[in-house]
Amino acid sequence: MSISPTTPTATAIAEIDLFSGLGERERTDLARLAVPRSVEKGELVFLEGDEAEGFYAVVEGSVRIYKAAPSGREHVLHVFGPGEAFGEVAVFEGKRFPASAQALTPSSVFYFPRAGFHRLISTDPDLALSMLALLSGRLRQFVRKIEELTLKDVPARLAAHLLLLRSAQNTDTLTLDLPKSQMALYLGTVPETLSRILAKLSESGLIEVSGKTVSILDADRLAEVAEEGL
Amino acid sequence: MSISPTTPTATAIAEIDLFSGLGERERTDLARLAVPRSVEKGELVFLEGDEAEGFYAVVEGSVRIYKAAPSGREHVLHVFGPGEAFGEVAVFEGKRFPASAQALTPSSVFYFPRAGFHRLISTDPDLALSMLALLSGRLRQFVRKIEELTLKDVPARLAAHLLLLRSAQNTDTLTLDLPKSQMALYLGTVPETLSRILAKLSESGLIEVSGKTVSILDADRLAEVAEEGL
DNA sequence: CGGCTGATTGAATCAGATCAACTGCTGTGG
DNA sequence: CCACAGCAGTTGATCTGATTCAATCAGCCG
Repeated sequence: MSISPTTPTATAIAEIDLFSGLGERERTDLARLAVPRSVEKGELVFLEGDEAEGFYAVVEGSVRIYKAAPSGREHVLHVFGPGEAFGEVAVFEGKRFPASAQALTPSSVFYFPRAGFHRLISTDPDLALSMLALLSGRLRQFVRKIEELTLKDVPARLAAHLLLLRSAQNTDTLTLDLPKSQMALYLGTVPETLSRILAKLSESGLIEVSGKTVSILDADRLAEVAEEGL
Repeated sequence: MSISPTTPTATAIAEIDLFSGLGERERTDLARLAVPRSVEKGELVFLEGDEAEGFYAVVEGSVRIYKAAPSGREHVLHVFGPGEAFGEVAVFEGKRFPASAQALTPSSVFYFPRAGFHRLISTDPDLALSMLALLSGRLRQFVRKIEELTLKDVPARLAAHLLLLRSAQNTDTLTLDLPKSQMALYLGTVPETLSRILAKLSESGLIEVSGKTVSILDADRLAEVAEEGL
């Protein structure tokens, strides 16, 4: 990971969702703190168990957060794109990263060192509130994820995910940002199973798959699958 | 749920982990805010989807947080005992509860209304920091839980859980605080499976089970099971 | 002594993982 | 420009951990 020549500006900071609500002064402070870095595709940003000296935010590209089992299997916890922060739990825990982070594409990120950020936050209730909102949102996501993983079968998880993409991309013709193999890991399964279920949903006329494009043909029935499984 | 006659005191507030690090003044403010309630065994504190007007802390007894699937299956996300706060995400999200809460035993709790607490926190960086630490810890727990649920089989999850109880209770002769059926839900499985695996671990001489008491006979091999499954 | 609730055991079944083979596709170098 | 390496995705056959259904059992309490 190399230090990029660009100097972070208050404007760049505003692009980070977490900080977009803050005032000019705070953003300037943060810009002074932020260290820009660029990472190649496949490069590790940090590894599970690494001492957490600070957290990151994606400026460009995408980064996946994943856990690896001794067996070699992996589970993708998150995929973060531009504007999203990751590794922030480290700042308050002062412990080690509980998962690993790896760039999926050539990316650039900001790094916020623990000590400096902690100093800012301990004097600025607005910034603290903003972090609280972030963590709360993450917590909520995890609750939903645990629910899905334990209470629902793979077709339901896939259907739910497709519907989520639909509302995010605001169209019935989805473009998968992630390779299918990564998507399988995210859904807590393996590529073979994902492939079969995509095929099954196609046969049933709920969706149409063509490479990285998935068209939702019958959103209602897809919603049923997401609820009750298939 | 009935209003208990006791008036919350700053001392009672100090018993809540989340607030134990705070100063006298903050605790007095919180005491003024807190509404004591008592709940019977089996009574619902709140239901998934309820408007979240505030959060709770357990004073006495225990409360489980769980998600229910349309199929009727449930998954226990947490069990909270005295001193622990729950439902706090609601305070920052201002949305609905993502899961339900039910008393496992006759319990008493404090209720902290959203508006008042939000006011306190937005002016007090220490309190905010304390909340940040809480949420970070929760997040970390969830990451571990997701890892276990997706990457490990039931024996591994059970073994990990027993080892966790061991370090919490600081003895090799564990007392299960939860009925086995609830423990099964917490481990993301069903009572039958839990029963079988406990039996298997007993046969192999790793543990000894007798009612609500589980003795760990071979912690090393149990740790292996937790890592690699069986 | 019933009768309820939790726990256990057995048998059948199934969703999903694994293993293995095969099909593209894409880029690279001779 | 073609060949071939390499990787993502698909498909088929098989295996197995875990759930489900059902019956039985153990405690505990009124």
